[in-house]
Amino acid sequence: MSTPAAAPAGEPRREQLLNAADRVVQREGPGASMNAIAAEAGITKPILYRHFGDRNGLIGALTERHTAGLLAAVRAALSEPLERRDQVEHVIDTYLAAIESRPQVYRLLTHPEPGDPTGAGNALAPALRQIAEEITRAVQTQVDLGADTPLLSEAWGRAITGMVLAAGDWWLEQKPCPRPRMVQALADLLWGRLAAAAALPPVVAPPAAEPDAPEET
Amino acid sequence: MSTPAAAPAGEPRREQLLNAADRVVQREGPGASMNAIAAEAGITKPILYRHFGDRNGLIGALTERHTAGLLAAVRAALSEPLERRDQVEHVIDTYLAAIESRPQVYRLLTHPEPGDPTGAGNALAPALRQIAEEITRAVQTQVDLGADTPLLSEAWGRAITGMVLAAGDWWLEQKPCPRPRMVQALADLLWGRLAAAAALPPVVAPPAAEPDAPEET
DNA sequence: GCAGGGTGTTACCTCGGGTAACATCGAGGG
DNA sequence: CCCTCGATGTTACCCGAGGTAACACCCTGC
Repeated sequence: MSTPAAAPAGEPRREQLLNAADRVVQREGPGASMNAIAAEAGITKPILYRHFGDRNGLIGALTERHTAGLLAAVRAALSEPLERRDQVEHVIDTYLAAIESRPQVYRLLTHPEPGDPTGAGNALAPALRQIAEEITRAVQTQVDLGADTPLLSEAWGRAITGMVLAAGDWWLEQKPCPRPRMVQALADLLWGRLAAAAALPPVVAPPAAEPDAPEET
Repeated sequence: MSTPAAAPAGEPRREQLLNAADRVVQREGPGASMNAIAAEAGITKPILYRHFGDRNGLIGALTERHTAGLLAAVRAALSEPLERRDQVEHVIDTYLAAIESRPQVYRLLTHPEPGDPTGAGNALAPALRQIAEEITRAVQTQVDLGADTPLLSEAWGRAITGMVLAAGDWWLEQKPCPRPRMVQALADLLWGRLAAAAALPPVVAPPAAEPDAPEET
């Protein structure tokens, strides 16, 4: 139609394919086959490969779409001028809200196919690596950690990301509590509530009259 | 030989196959093919399938072996009568030491093949789920969290596991610091150092005389 | 009218998980 | 002594999924 030369403002066909892929992933989860995606789009495999090169290309493109939204939301949450505790809660809540709204899609973002023996075995998918980097940057610019800043901000970026990932995954599956409470629980952990809580009395020596077989292993 | 009836004290053949699989995984990482493992054992595929059913069975058996050691180490660290901070550091150090000693094997433990659409998309591999459960139990029995205990202990078990997993993976790849320092960094995070640290002054409006192109995105 | 690029197809290759069917060998038991 | 049984082993195959080659179509624009 009006597309005069190269690609003025977006390629609708490619978008259309991504939409189809999106639908399939939403329905079948990651690991959906290329055949399935092609079928959903009403076409056959080679077209997909022409557009995206290989499966990684497709998944990558699909991922990038959603990553953009998630990353933007997290970034926004990270740069809001809130009290630190409120900010942390806001960031966690943003992430949990995202994975709650479209679980399959965010599973795709967060649990990539491992078949990538090139680099190494990153625990964090690209999308999460970017989030970790955002957190790192936020810590660097907002928190005074003295000479430890470079190391701690990087380590903590990964650590916090992994923490929220694992806890979020569990929460998503079990839904043991409403979201705000989960946010509280995680923020509490970061706020040293584990460190500060009182100790329970150690289990006293078992009553002498009950010879429970003590498992050793 | 002396094996009179069924399986007196262990089937050496099966062990042998697992040893071969271990070697291959150690060399090629997870995702090693069944053919490769069979070849390493000097046999062919069907034998592997007779012994282990399918790939999951093999990997599962292989995993269980190493899991036992890691889990026992973590459990031991969790039940030592240390000051809480020392205990947490000890547990983290135990985990990091393990992944450091045989990275490929522990990658196998910690980054399972995802092709498991049955249950759901657990972020944590079985071995790590078990560790998370140990942490949960330890928190439940050692820390007084009042009425929040059931939720917090479970959530924190997953959260801490995920945190150490992600941070450990990064550390293993980058080796940005010696292990004890990494342990410190993670324990500090759990001890609320992020929460307690002073704030850096917010970035003041850029000096008017320097029109640096402000990236918006 | 014809060149060229995007869209589409069928048919094929490769590789990895998984299986069927057949061969072998040593240990008992009639 | 032979024969069965169970474990070990093999070759040869099936299937599904990623990936590719070669060919067909249609529309645009010189």
